Amino acid sequence: MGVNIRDLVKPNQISLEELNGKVIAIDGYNALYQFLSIIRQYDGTPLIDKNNKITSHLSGLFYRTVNFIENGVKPVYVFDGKPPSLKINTIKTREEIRKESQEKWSLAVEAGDYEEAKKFAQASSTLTREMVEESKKLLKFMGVPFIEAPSEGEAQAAYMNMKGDVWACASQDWDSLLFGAHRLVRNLTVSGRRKLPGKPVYIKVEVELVTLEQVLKDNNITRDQLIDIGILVGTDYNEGVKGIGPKSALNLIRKYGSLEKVLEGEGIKFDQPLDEIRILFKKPDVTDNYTLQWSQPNEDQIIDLLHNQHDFSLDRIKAALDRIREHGKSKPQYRLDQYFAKG
DNA sequence: CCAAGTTA
DNA sequence: TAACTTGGG
Repeated sequence: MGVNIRDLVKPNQISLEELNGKVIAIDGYNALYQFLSIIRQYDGTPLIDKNNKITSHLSGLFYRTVNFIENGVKPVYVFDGKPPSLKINTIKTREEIRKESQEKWSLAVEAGDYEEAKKFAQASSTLTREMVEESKKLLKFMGVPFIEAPSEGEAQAAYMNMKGDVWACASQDWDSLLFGAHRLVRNLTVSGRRKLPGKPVYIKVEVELVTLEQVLKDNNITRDQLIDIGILVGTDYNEGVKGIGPKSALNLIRKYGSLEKVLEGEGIKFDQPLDEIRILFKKPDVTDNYTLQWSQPNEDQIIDLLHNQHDFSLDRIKAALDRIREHGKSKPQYRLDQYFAKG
């Protein structure tokens, strides 16, 4: 998934409250995929309605977005358009992994190994066009803006960040930084708890903020060089050089200055369209044709979609909608009460 | 993942 | 009231 430059980044912990009033561009596909993959039962089965339609993505999207609004965060979801042709290999590989995982999931359930089952169920997650469409419908009903990117959603989000239309981009992938996003927010959740991959162990996960400026400064590199490091390690558009991870990629780029010189100096064969890959990060296909506007949710439409069509509990939906309605009134009051209570 | 109930 | 468990659809 994306480019692995985790080792080059020192994230700063922030609280959800620090994002109060901020516009955050959320990688819609990334978020929905996360919900679909994680919101599952003990044996890996996702949440489903009475028509056997998967609803995990709607559950995650609804409750999390309510929490954002309640906390004064202004989300805008950015969805992928047509993927660049260089991405087809990545897409095919992902599809194969999904298919294999689906079989392994069934086998694990038969064997009664639910831990394995859940693991493979998550890896088998497929976000359908229908799921994306009904997610957009829900956002529309909630009065939350979303944008359909011409190509990569992360590129569009980064572009909006560069323009200053959004304060930060939110995604679990690092690609945003290569696309030029100034700020990347990771682990943008409320509960602050996450399962460790593989093991049924929960750890505290804080919201993290990474700035491009800090990454470049800490590693003493330019954005062009960061992109070159990404290409060395591997991106969605190219295979990385075998045996080179983020640390050695950084050292090589710092030693030689650019990717061409690294390849020449180290005698590495790299038969992929280098400049074409770079352009996908530097000059991606994006649009200025969007407007950001947040409006009051249409409660009847939300109830019809989630309750009537997908069996969500009416009480839970109403409780969530109450929290949206009360946001701005009760929230500051609550904080004052807390303050005075402490004296 | 999040909400809500239960527990220490 | 924070920590933990379970159900959600």
